[in-house]
Amino acid sequence: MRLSEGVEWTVHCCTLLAGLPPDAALSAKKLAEFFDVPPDYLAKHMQQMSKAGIVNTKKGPNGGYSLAKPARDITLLDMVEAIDGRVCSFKCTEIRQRGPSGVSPCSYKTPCGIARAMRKADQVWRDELRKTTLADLQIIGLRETPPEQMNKAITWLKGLFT
Amino acid sequence: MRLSEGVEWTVHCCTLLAGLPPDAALSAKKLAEFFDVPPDYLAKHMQQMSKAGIVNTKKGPNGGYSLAKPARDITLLDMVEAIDGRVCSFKCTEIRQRGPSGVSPCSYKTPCGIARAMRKADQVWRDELRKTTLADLQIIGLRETPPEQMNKAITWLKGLFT
DNA sequence: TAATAACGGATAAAATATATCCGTTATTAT
DNA sequence: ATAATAACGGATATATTTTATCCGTTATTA
Ligand code: SF4
Ligand code: SF4
Repeated sequence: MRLSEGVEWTVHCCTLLAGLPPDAALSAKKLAEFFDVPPDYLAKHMQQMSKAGIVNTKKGPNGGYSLAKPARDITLLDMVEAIDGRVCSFKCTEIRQRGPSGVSPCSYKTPCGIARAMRKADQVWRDELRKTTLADLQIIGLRETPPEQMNKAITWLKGLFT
Repeated sequence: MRLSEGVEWTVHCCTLLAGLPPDAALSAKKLAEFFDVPPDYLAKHMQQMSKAGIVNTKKGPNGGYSLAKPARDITLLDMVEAIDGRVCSFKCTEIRQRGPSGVSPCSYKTPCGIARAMRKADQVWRDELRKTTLADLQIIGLRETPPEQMNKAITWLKGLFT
């Protein structure tokens, strides 16, 4: 019951992209360098973000990833689901149909109470994640990032776009 | 991001135990037979339920598992946490401390906005699971289980306690 | 006293998550 | 034009976690 590491990586990448000047893009390689994570693996994750319509991509020199829409239109749920999918965390294997009391599958028209409660909980989890947007995270980041780190990051970014 | 199968198994086991006559117990072997799951593995899970204080155990012939408290005092969350633990599904690896913009760890006193939003979502998920009790599941089961299956189950159980 | 059953520890097997590699295509700076 | 860059997809490889089994011990009871 754990979200993949890729979620943390890509959400961080998006907050970084959100702070970039318009038209600027960052390659998977550069993003990986910034966060010190495996470049090839991060690239795979960013491709999922691309398929989910969260980021745009541009091939060739000076290409890379940029946000596909305004930060306030990208929710935390969007990013989580792009990496970890949309299936409910509870997987029902229909064990009620097995064993000495099992009856024919067609007797079960609806998921049982257990599955329903689990799905409801999954739903409120997703609803909560939908409440936070990338813009929110960006604002929190701007407010809470230590000045020293902010300077370092700006310096590093400037070195790229010159 | 998936709950272990053990959750489905043990919740089902608890609903079965909830329907048993007082003082009756069912062994892991019998429970496994009823649900057609691997006996040894289910036994491991039931031991976790025991450690969590959800079921009582009795050794020796006619021993086995029984509920440790009234069904209405056992929540779905209790059972989920007994098997899958209490740690938040989002694991923060503190990548903000790494890479060219990283600064000393002591600069970060609080978890960032991403981690906070994730934990909040995890919290509402658990809160929702806490709303459903084993008694609720039992009632739903009694109402929705096909009569044919109910009869089979009762017959099977009767065969054990004679 | 023999059978039963929980318990804990040690593996073993299977499945999934993490990570790397490579060839292809598109793009751009030179 | 050409060389370098970068996303993309597919094919692995490696590590970790989940699932499953096995065994010796202790407690209980018929
Ligand atoms: S009874 Fe509910 S949880 Fe159990 S197998 Fe059926 S749908 Fe799944
Ligand atoms: S910034 Fe937040 S999510 Fe990222 S590593 Fe730090 S606490 Fe974790």
